[in-house]
Amino acid sequence: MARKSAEVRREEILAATVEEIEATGLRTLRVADVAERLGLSASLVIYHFATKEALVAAAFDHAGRNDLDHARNLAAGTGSARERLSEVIGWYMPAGSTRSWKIWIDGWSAGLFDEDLKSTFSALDRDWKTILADLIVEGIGSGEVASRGDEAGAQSADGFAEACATRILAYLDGLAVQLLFNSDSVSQEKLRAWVGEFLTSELD
Amino acid sequence: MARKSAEVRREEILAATVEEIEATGLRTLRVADVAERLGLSASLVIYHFATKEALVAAAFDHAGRNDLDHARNLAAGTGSARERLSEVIGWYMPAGSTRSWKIWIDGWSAGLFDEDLKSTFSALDRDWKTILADLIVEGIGSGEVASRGDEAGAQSADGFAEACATRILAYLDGLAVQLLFNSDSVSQEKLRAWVGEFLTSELD
DNA sequence: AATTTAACTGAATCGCCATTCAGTAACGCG
DNA sequence: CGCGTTACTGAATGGCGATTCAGTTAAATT
Repeated sequence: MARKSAEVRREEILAATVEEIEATGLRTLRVADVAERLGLSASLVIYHFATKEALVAAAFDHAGRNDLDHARNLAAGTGSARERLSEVIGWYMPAGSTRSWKIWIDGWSAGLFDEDLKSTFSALDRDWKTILADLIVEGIGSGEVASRGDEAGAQSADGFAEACATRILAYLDGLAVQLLFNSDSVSQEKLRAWVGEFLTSELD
Repeated sequence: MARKSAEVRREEILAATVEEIEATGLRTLRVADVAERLGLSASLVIYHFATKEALVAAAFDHAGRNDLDHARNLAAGTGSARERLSEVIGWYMPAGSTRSWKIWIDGWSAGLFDEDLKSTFSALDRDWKTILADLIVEGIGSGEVASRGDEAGAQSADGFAEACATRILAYLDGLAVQLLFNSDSVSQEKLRAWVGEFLTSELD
């Protein structure tokens, strides 16, 4: 039974945990299932993470950081600020990405009554906003994006970009929920078109 | 120990269940807590609902129907279609309403892996869309609302209204999530203003 | 090679909580 | 008033699943 260093094993377990949550939900998550997914004993999972609660918290953080890293790569790529913005948003979008939406909805619900998880999600959300807002500011600088300076409470381009990022993420989150519960009324193409229109009305 | 008819008691229990979910979340819901809230025995709750699962399903349906009834009243009120639309949306909005958002996020997460709950939520969502879409169609008829007929896949006013309702609800859902996790970046006034702008760009 | 360290396991333990059950008493109805 | 129905209870039961623990063995260290 090939032994691994704690660090490597922890990563494996976190990945397996995320997969398990993705597959069957937080509600029915058992540490024995996570272990079985890797052919390990449940005790080992607890050996590495002390409690199930800590495991779950670490797993969400892990998944969130991974997604953010990917997004940061896209944001640092070549192309105009507006193009990179579209790419990042395309990655966040609830369509055609490997980014899994189920776990986040599950996570939100757990975060409602768990302060630790809640702050994890707040932090992830802030990071997403920062990525978007930076690109928007860059776009304003290069003239690709028209800052609607008339907005109440947004004196600066930074303020506008931040608010704009918040609205975009909110819309994407909401569309994800629609997609999960009413895939009848929201096809992937419609979704893509709607997001495009929303971005136009926000940025152009 | 004042007895009540099954119907009355069931209503009480459903209300208490909703309150309990609202207060501490689905994850930690115990039937004993619901019972205690009413000064009853846990057995009685099971007597009336057979299983905890059935209780939860009934409670979500109950809460959803209540909200919808209220919304239908607003939609049937006096005033222009556009005004009534605003009222209905104001009621759905995650700000200042008694409508509780926490339970819906909890519900979404449970619905992800429970087909019964999922269809309950789909049905509720469809009803909300119908209310909004009807008002939009009415508004188009009276000229208060400008139908963007250029939309792909929306040949008729009905198609436009339906899609429009979907987008509005998505945006509201997403803003609710933002409000719950980042109340720093989303005040109630901002939220109200943003929704107003969104409606303008969708309808005017 | 011997010894220490650290990953790892299987078999208990242990608490929690939905559900069951056998019985009690309030209400309606003749 | 008696009698059946039905709301209601408290004390078991039973299963599930996280966590513990005493030990086992693979790697690292010397």
